[in-house]
Amino acid sequence: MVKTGEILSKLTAQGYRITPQRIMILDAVENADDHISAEEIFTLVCLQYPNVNISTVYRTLELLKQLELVTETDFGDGRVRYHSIKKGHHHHLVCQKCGGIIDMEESIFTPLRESLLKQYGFDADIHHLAIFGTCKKCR
Amino acid sequence: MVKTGEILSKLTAQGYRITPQRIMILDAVENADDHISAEEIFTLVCLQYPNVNISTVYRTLELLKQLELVTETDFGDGRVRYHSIKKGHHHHLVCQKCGGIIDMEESIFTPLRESLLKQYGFDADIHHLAIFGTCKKCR
DNA sequence: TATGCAACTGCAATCCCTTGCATCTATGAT
DNA sequence: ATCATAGATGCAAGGGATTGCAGTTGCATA
Repeated sequence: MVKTGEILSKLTAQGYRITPQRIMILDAVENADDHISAEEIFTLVCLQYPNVNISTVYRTLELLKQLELVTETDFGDGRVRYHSIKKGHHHHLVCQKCGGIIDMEESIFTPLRESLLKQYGFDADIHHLAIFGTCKKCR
Repeated sequence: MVKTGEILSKLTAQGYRITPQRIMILDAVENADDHISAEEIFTLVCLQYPNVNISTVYRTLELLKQLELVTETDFGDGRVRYHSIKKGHHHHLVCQKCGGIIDMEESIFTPLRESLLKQYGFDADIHHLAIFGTCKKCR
C-alpha cells in the first residue's frame, strides 16, 4: 500500500515539485470511488481552489502516469479516465451492446505478454486496457 | 478480395446511400499505401471535390467502421488512422522509445480471445489493436 | 420522367485535450 | 531569512473529432 506521503516524496526524489495543485489533484484521484475523468477531478479541485486550470490537471495526470502512480483507461465514451495504482492493476471488458463493464484480472494477459516477448522480442506495457466486445448476456 | 463495387452494394443493401463523397472517401482508403488519417483522406478528396467537409469524412469513416469495411487504429500520436479490411487484419506493436511499429499476426490474440470467452463469456472484438511497449532493439 | 422523403451534407458550434508563452513559486544554496 | 532559478501554473489559442440543424440529394415509387 503506497501512502500519499510516499507518493509526494517520489516526486521530489525525481526533481519535481510539490505544489498545492498537485496535492489536490492527487487527493482527488486517490479518494475517487471509481475511475475518474479529468473534468471530474477539475470540478472537485475547484471546490477547494477555484483558480486551478484544467491544463494543470491534464499536465499533472500526465506526470503521475509517467511516474506510474496512476493509470489511464479509455472506455470509448469520448473521455479518458484515471485510476490510482494503489487500487491495483486490472483491465476491463466493455460491452458494446449494453455498455456494461466487467473487471478482469491482470494475469489474463500473461500468456500474451510472454508470446510477444518470445516471438517479437517486444516488452509489452499493458497497463490498464479496455477491450471491447459483447458480454455473456448480450450474445 | 472485396471489390469496391461489392462494398457499394453492401451500403445500399443496408439502406445507406451511395454519394459522390462516400465513393471518393472509400477510394482514398482503398488506395492508400498505409494506414491513413482522416485529415489525409480529406486532403485527397479535396483535390477532386473541394467542397467536402471534414465532418463528412469522419461520418463516412464511422459508417465504414460499423459495416466492418475499414478498421481504426490509434497509434498514440494524437490522430487515429484507418485501414481497409481488404488489406487484411493485423495488429501493431508500437515502441515507446524509438517509435518503431512492428506488424503482427492476428492469430496471436487467439488464446486471449479464447480465455476471455471461457472465463468471462465475453466475445472480444479485437480488430486492429496497437500495443505499446519496448521493442527488441530498445530494451 | 417526375415526385416525396428519408438519408446525407455543409456549416458552425462545441467537446476533449494539448501547447506556447509570460508569469509565478517551490526549493536548494547562500 | 533571503535569493536565484528551474520547474510549475494560468491563460489563451489551437488541434482532432463530434454534433445539431437547416438545407440538399439519392433513390424508391408511381
